[in-house]
Amino acid sequence: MDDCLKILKDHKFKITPKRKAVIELFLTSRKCLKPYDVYKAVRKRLDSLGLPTIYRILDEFCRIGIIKRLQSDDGQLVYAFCSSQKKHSHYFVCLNCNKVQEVSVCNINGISRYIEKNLGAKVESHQLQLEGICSECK
Amino acid sequence: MDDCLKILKDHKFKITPKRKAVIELFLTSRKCLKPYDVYKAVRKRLDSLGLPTIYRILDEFCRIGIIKRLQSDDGQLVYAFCSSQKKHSHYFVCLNCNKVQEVSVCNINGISRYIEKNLGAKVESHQLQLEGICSECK
DNA sequence: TCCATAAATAGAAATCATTTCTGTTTATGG
DNA sequence: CCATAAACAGAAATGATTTCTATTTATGGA
Repeated sequence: MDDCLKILKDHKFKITPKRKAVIELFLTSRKCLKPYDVYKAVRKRLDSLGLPTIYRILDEFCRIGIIKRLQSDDGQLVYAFCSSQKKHSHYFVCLNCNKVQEVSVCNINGISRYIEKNLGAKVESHQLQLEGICSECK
Repeated sequence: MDDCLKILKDHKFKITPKRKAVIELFLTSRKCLKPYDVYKAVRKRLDSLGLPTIYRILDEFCRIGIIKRLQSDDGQLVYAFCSSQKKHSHYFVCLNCNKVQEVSVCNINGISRYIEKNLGAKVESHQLQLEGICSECK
């Protein structure tokens, strides 16, 4: 949590109850959440809350790297806590409980080299999303 | 093109001018396209066309594997021609021209094994999206 | 601690992507 | 050709996301 607050401060964002509540939610749930999911969960703990606020906070958090926007099947925006850098992310999403776990190991370099060699392209970033069933859901 | 028409027939879909035009577009452009992009492009060549038709066709084509829904930064639906199977896809997207190229090489097995061993999870599918600048745009 | 100020917010309203619905048209097998 | 189910256009509805405006609040400095 403190790490996240530090990121906020570093980017001159104010520490507000809404922002703290959103961080708290992501830290404790560790799941892929849609904006409305976040809204519902956070609204329970606060007296007033607007959905646009959630959209704005999620967008800000994405920009400064507190959370990450992930691929969703249905095209809706989906976010998850993610400590890794922007240019290089691997995460495992449980198809059952929606929990997201980051994967630190990376052997993408081989693929990047392959692409740079065979397609003649320059690889700037990559995102690997693995899906399956997590240990708890098995 | 014939491959795609065969897929349509195999799935009992009718070969209509709209569907052919959409296939044609994806085959020739090879780019990530949003539904409205497809609509604009296809409308030029046909006398009448409704946007819902495009949405339906894109959805059908996705289901039968002619195209694939890719990750877009802004959460909008984005599609590209993709011959690979559903469970296993790697593509390189040019950040400049938006062209999509499939990458056949795969060394994800190592990561999958890592996940299955360390997270105790079962990996069902994965999607690797690499981004950068393609040879033509360099 | 208090104050000034810019940032953050709620709530209403607008926008825009996507889907649904209905009546008409069309591809296709017989 | 014809019958039929599938495909379609166009209008309308839906629902996610964004914009706008007036109000509230966090924060750095007195």
